[in-house]
Amino acid sequence: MSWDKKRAIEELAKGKDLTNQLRDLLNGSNYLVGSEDLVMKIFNSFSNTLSILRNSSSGDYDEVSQLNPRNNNSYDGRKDRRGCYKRRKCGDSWTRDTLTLFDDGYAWRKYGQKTILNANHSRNYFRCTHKNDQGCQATKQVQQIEDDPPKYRTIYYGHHTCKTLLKASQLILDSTTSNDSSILLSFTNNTKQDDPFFSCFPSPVKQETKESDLQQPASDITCNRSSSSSSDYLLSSPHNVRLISSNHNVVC
DNA sequence: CATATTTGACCTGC
DNA sequence: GCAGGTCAAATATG
Repeated sequence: MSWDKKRAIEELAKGKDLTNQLRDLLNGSNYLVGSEDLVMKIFNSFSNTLSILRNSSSGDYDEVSQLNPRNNNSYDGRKDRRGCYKRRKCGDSWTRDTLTLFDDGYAWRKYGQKTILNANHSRNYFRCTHKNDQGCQATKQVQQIEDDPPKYRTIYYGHHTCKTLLKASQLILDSTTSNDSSILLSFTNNTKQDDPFFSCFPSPVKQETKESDLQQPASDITCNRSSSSSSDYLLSSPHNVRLISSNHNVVC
């Protein structure tokens, strides 16, 4: 990486950090409606730029497997998957606990489901629909962690590098209920990496209110069936969203 | 028919 | 060896 680039990244990181501070400042008081929106946008801008710069100079954690997931010769079905994927050992992750399933505006595709030890409900694995066509690395895991009341935990991994935003529209935060601050976005400092939280959501996250679409198969979290432009989860209201931690994984 | 989901097998890290 | 993350064939859906 060139010196100039390094400097640029440092400066951007500083800007992002300052935005964080500003956000904390605003969060502590009854700030003007819309100010957080602005902060989010600024933060998002910093994060994305940082992400672009960093990715352009060094490969992502599993770029190899992404670019050539089957670089081994005779690939025929299930034989010899060795090295075909890299298990995510580190990197950015953000956890959100919600009381309802919600739509974060991106197109997710389910690729797995596992029963987890000592957990009542199985965990669902989603990747970005545009993983193949745009190489988007974002994934998420969704699991129901409580029964009564139902509580869902969504863990996001990686950045959305895809450009296809399905449901960009108004912001959740752009609410008339300004006293409702139940959306808690916690940007605990993570100075080593940029925090692509906002990259996980299209800057405006859509607020959906279609309870009927929340059809949940008796026992589990399952996304509603919808085609390519689908939303996996719909949030009945923004009230229940809570980002409980950021970057809880160890950063390598 | 194209795309999404299901689900058992496979793989990796601990 | 086990738990959990991912793959991909089979299947479902629109």
